Amino acid sequence: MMLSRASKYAILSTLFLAENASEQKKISVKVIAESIEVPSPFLAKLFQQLVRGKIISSTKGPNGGFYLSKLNSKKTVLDIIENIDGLSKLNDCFLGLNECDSKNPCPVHFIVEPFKNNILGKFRDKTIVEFSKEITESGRVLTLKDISPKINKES
Amino acid sequence: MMLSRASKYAILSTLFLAENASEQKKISVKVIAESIEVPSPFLAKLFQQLVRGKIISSTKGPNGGFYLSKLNSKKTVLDIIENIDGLSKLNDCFLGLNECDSKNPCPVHFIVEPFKNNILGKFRDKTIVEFSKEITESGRVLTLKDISPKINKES
DNA sequence: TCATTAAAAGATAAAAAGATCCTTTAATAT
DNA sequence: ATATTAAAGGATCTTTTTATCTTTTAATGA
Repeated sequence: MMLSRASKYAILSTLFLAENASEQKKISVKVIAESIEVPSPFLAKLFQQLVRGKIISSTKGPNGGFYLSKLNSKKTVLDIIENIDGLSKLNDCFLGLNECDSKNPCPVHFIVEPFKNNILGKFRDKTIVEFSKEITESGRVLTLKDISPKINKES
Repeated sequence: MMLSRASKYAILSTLFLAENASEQKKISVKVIAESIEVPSPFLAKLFQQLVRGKIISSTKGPNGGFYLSKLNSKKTVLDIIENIDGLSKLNDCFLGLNECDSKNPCPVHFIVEPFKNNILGKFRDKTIVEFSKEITESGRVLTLKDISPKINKES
């Protein structure tokens, strides 16, 4: 029922690509990593995998980098999650029971289920580009700043 | 927005205690671990911590073991989660954004928020004993069987 | 064609989570 | 009192996740 950091990075970076890159204006890992503050070698690995999964595109060399092709932009956030984490993480029982369904529900099954359907629906039905539009329109900034090992804020 | 395996074990085991143990009939880690199929030395550690957190009780020696005192049984599932994982895991943004709230929402904020409130409410307002009653009444079996490293099922 | 650039690939390292083991402490039943 | 039992405490080990580093491959512009 939850995402790895890897998936989160992947989602945010791909949304960032949707907003800022194009076949004419590819973006390098370095730039993306700095923009949304994600560890760049780690992101590079994730992007390799997303490319293999045909969720994003890349070219090497000067002016190379990552972008979304026409085909890519039809992919959904769920495709990203599936590619990085697999779907089980989203589908597994919240309490970890191995067989939890409406016939044999865990104590929180009927709370979790509607939410799961709701969020899965959103991830499955909205393309990455549609998602990204929503963000641009609402003026949302995609950055992680200190998601990671909680840095001391007093300085 | 999700629980560690440790928290899940802790919740299930404590619910198991509520159902099956009493001050007169304490239960050992070994028995619990076997009953709900959780690694017993790991559970032992978790229980140490829950005892320190005054969420469950224990006595050593013959006929010793774990149980819920009057006071313990008023604790909630949220207390368990807080004790093991801390609350941040439940409260953090689903996409990992560091500052995500209704004023500055992530793309899934308004889907996740109602769910979070709902499930947090349930975890906070229902005591462990109330929770456990619900389970007994619905005939639910609390066991994890193969939550763990996905064992090959063809044999 | 050749230097440059940026991704791909692969190997490795560090941190966190999960799990185990061994020794010590305390309760109790005999 | 003492042997026994079961938790507490502490050290250690394994696996998974996260992160980094180095070398290779491919694209491009000069």
